Amino acid sequence: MDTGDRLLTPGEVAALFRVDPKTVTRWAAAGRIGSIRTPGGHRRFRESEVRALLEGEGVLDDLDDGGANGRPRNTGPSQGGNHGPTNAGLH
Amino acid sequence: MDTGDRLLTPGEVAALFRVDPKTVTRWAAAGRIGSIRTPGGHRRFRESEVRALLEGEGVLDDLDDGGANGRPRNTGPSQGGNHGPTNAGLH
DNA sequence: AACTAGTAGGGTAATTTGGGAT
DNA sequence: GGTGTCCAAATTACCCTACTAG
Repeated sequence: MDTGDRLLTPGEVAALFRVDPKTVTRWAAAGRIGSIRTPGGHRRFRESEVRALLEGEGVLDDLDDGGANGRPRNTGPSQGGNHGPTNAGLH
Repeated sequence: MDTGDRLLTPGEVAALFRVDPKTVTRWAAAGRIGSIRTPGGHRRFRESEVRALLEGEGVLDDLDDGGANGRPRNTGPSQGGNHGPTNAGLH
């Protein structure tokens, strides 16, 4: 029943987008991407939302592969985890 | 409608927040989240409280109701378990 | 009484945060 | 306007062993 939205850390999202974790934080601060804060203040991002952002625009980018990252790549169809208006105002 | 009065173990809460069980324990020790201790010293957390924390952001709110008294949003902690502003203004 | 799994406690490295400057 | 790097601080992740829960 769960859409299977795992939560990703800023570092994970940054690796997916090939940007700095700081940039991901800026996106969250600007409201361009939904973010969940832990009681400690750290941010967590929804896997489904990040996925939609990555595959939605069509600007496919090679995924990270430089470090020792044990993240299985889901080459298959999306898990259909779109669950909400992830779109914020674009400019 | 079920607010979920179930008690969650540190491991469960950790999985929900994508953090380490130790981190959840630290939250309880810091008073950032309500915790119930078992006679043996282990901690248990209320599902309703954790759920409320997970809903953190929520910049979106459809105010389209226009008179239709829709369904109650699950943002109702109500349970007596709220000890105050969960969000602590950090530095 | 025995067992496995999870949790508590302390300690140290890695990550994340926030602002400012380039 | 947006992104990458600098700093200091906090928070979090993983190491260990001992105890509790079922």
